[in-house]
Amino acid sequence: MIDQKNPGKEVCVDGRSPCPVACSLDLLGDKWTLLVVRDLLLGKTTYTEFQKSPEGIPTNILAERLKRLLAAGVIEKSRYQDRPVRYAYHLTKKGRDLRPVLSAMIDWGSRYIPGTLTREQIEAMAAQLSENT
Amino acid sequence: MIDQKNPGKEVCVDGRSPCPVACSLDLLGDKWTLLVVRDLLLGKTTYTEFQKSPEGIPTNILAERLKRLLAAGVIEKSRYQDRPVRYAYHLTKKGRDLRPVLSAMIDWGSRYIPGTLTREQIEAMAAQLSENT
DNA sequence: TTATGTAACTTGCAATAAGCAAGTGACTAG
DNA sequence: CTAGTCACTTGCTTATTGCAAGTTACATAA
Repeated sequence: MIDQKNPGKEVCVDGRSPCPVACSLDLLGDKWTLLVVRDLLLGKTTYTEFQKSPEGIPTNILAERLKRLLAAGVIEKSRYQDRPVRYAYHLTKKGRDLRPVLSAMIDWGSRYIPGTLTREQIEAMAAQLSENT
Repeated sequence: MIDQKNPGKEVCVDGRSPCPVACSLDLLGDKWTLLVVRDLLLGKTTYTEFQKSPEGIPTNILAERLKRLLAAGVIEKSRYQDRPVRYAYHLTKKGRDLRPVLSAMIDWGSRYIPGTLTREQIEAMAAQLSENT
């Protein structure tokens, strides 16, 4: 995603500005993308697991977001089984490094939006998910 | 934005789930909202200043986002001058507490999106903006 | 005093994206 | 050979974006 032809004036391709926030939002700025990243950080790996999350992401949108994250190098896809074919998605380093963003959102949301789970409750759920592996 | 009628089952109104990330994204999950917050953190206060930002937010979208942030208690609006009428927007504590989210995005974006400004360059710009006050 | 300009929006409309339901293809288990 | 699961794709309706132009209130310059 680099402007290879303009080494002097490198701006992220399709970037609205040289602002890292604006360019991050070009990839992550919607209601679903960061929820997929959240699920991956919680240890979920398959298409069906993402679909089962309580927010109920529409299947066509999930497919499109996975493609975008793949193209951006945030996740990688592997066939972990043939017959029947099964795929697993995992975060790359670039993807794992989004954890501070999600973390800050958890802190803010749990503090200011009543009825949302706290970091502690979420970490307990994450621990439970890891158990079932 | 609290479900006042269901004290036992408080979930953020219109929240897709009790997840603080999901509910935060209901408010902030688009390409523009966090850019307005960014501008406010940089010290910008007026409608016209937001419009002048390099990303070029469409004016109808700016107006709608300001209304939403106002309704959510993230910002407040004040008439700082009559004849001619002029308005200033400022972050509330709830809004200022979004700084860690933006901060994490700056770190991630400047690291992984080539051509974007670093935190240091942005802080230099912010200092320059404060000067002109 | 008409003319131009600025701030803060609003309105109308075409284009893009989201959301829903249903369908597909590969394979498996009964 | 029927039903079921996984990982998607397709079609279509509705909602949101983005662009241009218009509006209201005032202010300044000619």
